[in-house]
Amino acid sequence: MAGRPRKFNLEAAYNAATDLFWVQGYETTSLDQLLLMMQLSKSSFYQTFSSKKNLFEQCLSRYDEQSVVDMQQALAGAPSAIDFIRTTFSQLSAEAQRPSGRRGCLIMNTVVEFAQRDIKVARIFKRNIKSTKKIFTEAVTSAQTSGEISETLDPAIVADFLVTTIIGLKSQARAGSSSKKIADIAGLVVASIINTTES
Amino acid sequence: MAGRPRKFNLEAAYNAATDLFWVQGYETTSLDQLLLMMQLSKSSFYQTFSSKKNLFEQCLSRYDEQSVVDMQQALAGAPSAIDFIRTTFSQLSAEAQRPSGRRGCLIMNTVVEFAQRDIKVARIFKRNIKSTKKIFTEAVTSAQTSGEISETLDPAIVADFLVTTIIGLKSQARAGSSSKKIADIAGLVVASIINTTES
DNA sequence: CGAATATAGAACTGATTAGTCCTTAAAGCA
DNA sequence: TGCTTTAAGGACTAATCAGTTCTATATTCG
Repeated sequence: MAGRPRKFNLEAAYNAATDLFWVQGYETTSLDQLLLMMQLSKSSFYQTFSSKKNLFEQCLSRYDEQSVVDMQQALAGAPSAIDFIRTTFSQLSAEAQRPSGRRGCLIMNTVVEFAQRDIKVARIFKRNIKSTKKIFTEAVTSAQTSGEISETLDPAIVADFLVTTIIGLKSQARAGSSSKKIADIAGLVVASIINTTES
Repeated sequence: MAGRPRKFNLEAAYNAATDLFWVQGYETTSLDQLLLMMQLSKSSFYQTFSSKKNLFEQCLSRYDEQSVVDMQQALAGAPSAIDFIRTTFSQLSAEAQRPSGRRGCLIMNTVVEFAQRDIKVARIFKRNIKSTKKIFTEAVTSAQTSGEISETLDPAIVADFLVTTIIGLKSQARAGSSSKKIADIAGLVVASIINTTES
């Protein structure tokens, strides 16, 4: 059955590729750059990943799954639901502080790059937004039960609102806004859902 | 002195190019596509615009200036400052309704595409964010004077917050979120700055 | 008329792109 | 020892890219 085992680390290769795509986008990243960062020969690359496009879709899918798992764990491990929300937002400004963190969100970046042109990409995006929203809906509902968020608010809409501002904040972080500014905005967002009632 | 006058419409050519860049991004838009949409020969193109990159920067700059003028006029012509804010947000969902409106914001799309790679692009972006924020700061201050927004809020932070959510909403509109969803979020955003006081 | 500028079109360069193909060597297992 | 798979590397293709150069024609003003 088995032949010579794979010499390079598949996981590491995926991570290197994801990093490149994340920083540069899909179109801008050339095959040569990928081979260099992934430490692969062209032959191994095509044997393993078939094509640049295919590799990209796999990277995107892996990123999506990982980000959802991360959020689920963060919510499960948080002292309270509102604490999870607060932490998520304060992490946004922490990320903006280190220059390496200025890459926004791979999913959102990709959506902007591909817009309506790519069905698979659109599907991954919608799945990610749905998962993210679901987690925040849970968090909001939980925070309403414990009285930290007003029960007159629709959890689904609040979750949408939070996801929206996260997207906006990540875009600004990528573009170079200061982490203080992002922290200020994040603070206002969290404060606004604690005290507000629907009109 | 003078020779043969320009036959094609410069304004129309710029608009056609901007439209293409807006929908497709810079890298994805080829010179051939530009020539086709701008109805120009290659000779005329290079004589008038020097290069693809140069044309793009001009399109971006023109878009920036136009969007600022549009907002200024909207604020000046609005019945009240809070009305301007409300209208701005409700327009976001109206744009998401027509498929042609699913293009987000040219400036933000470009920032995501070029990230930290291009100084000129970064400069135009920061100018645009600054102008936009200034207008919203004015609007918030004015709304505070007339009592529609609490005076305990820092107008600068509220303006940042509004700009952030606009970015987030435009990204979602581009990605294909329903206009109802966008309208819901927009409503919550406006409601949150009317009733909230800082913690 | 003549200087100046704009038009279209075609031919072309040089670089880069993703992707294929083939050869040779290495490493696993039966 | 065979069989299978992986790997490295180089040669190659076919397409596309932005940009240049040239010729020929058109149009304006002085």
